[in-house]
Amino acid sequence: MSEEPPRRRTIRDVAKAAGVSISTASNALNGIGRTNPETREKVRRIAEQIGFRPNALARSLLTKRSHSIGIITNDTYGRLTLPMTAGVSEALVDHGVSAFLCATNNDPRLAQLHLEALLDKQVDGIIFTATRADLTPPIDLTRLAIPVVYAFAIGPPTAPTFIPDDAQGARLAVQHLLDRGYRRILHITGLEDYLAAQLRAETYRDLAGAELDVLFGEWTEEWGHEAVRLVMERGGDLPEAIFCGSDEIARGVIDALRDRGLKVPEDVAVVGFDNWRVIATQTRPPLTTIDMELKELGRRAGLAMLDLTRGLPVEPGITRLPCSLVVRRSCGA
Amino acid sequence: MSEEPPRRRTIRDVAKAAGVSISTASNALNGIGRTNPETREKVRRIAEQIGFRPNALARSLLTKRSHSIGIITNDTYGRLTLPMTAGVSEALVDHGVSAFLCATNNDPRLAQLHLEALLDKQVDGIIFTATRADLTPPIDLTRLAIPVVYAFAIGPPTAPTFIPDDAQGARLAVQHLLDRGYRRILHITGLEDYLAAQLRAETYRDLAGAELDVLFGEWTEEWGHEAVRLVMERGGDLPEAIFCGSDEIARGVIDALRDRGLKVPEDVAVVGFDNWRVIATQTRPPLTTIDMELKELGRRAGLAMLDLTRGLPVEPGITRLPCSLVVRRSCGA
DNA sequence: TTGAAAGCGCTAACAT
DNA sequence: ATGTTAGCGCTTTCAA
Repeated sequence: MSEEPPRRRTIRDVAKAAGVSISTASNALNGIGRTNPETREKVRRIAEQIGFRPNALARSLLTKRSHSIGIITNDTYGRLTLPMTAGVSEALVDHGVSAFLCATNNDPRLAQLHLEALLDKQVDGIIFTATRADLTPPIDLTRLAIPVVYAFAIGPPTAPTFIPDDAQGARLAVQHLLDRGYRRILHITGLEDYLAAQLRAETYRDLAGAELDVLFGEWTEEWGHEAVRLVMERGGDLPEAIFCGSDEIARGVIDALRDRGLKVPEDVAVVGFDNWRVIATQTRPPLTTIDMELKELGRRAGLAMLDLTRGLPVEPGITRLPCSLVVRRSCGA
Repeated sequence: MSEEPPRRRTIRDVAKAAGVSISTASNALNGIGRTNPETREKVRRIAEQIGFRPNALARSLLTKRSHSIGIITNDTYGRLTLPMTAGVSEALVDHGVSAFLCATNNDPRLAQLHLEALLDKQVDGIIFTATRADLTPPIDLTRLAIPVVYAFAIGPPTAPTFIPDDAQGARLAVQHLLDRGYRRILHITGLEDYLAAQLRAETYRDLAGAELDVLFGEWTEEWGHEAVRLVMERGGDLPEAIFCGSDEIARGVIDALRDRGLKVPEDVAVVGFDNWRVIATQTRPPLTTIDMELKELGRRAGLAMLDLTRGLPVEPGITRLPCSLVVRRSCGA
């Protein structure tokens, strides 16, 4: 019983079967140079028949383009990274480009290891992605010979960077509330040192009235509960609506309101931020919220990468991509 | 201003700088064959100095090993895939192996496209991953010339397959309840046609008593609410504890119990399944639950892949990996 | 229009 | 112990 290794077909096999030279076969297959239409068809037909698929490694060695890129992420959870990665792939797969995914767990050693593996494999570029936009990468990506694109992470001014438009997202939320006649709007959000929290809060103040409260806290349900408690305790008029900095906070807020016998949206309307399905669809009532369109963000980053690897010009600097409003029952449905 | 392309150093550069032949340089660098310790050190030092990194593509072309694998997933959400992928990478990165991540969105066309790109790039193997163990891949992976490993998905009997041990996980949960003296235990779970639901339910019946109820429904919070309503309506003794088939269901159950003035765990203890952080840590009280150890599962799949690509024997068939119990306040903390 | 030949960067016989 | 040589599978001059 000898194991017969099912050797892959090479261009040599095609050439021989077609009775032409290797270079002619190559020309025919790639539609490059002058080739007799008949031989071209013949070569292609035979290639198809014997199931020839070019060895991308060999090709890359010569063309200096590996048709692969690396995605480096510090997200261990997946909620942000996977939709984005799916978007990146979506943009690339039709061009035969594949993406290595490297989870660094924010460990510099691991990140370095991954980076080296990527560079050795001659990736055409790297997309860096984080769970928080204003966070420094665990490794220095600024001196690479290949293009680097940042997605949901802020890079150097020279690098194309794609981030959700937090201000526009907040505007969408607040405007939605205003449009429905809500006036006394409260903003309960996460940690003040998050750039995203600041941007959303600023927009909120601009739109809803500068004198209004912003309650900074944690990005948790618990903080949502706590914040409602604080508001109730200090007395005075209840807010008509609450714009929450995240769906988790919104969930806490909604639960806390219900605990106190307040109805959403009849007594207080609530809007969240993230459209994290497992939360937003399961609050009672389901949550009206802002979607950051992560997949589209990934797609845009992928397209930028594609252009860069082709030497096309790509606008450097930050591009903020629009969020969308998802209306459910907690406000306006 | 001429752009000087910063050409990467090749082994040729190293050889020249060290005054040896290319093959000696290669030997020295790879520590293969007989090499004079001195020249070896010299070559290595020089390689280090000029920042030489071998071109993995060239090497792969020769050795037929690309040191890259493909992960094909139908998960668009990331909750399962990302931890698993991180585990896979963790197992592989120290061996210089990187993983292409392909999100198929369950679209056969997309899956096929990705598969072709992977094969063209000569991946050493493929790991298939799904959001549900008993689901058929959107493409045929059984006739490939490279090894295929299934993780959180069931493959053909000939392929190594890694799945969480649902029965053991359920046993962990139920035993935890029994150990604490709870006797009338109810099982509220998801769709009956999920293999995982069946296995968990079976174990539950074996341990907690065959006459006991299993309420099959959806994998949602809503079903948790609904199930509690059903139980209350039909009257009779309340269960002392509820083992839920998922954290989402558990969350619904806990909320429904609280709505009815029942305290968890004082009146009814609750245990979930998944350890999905965003849910389990945020229920009130936080949820005692079963963790499927997805990262470890990925690591095991990665290690199996590693062995396979080295021609080492790997046990085919299903390997069920142990779950762990995470104790929080909803039971036993 | 086609083919011969060189070579991408590296490894691995084989000779020395 | 080291160097020479022959490729891996492909693209790309350059000659025919």
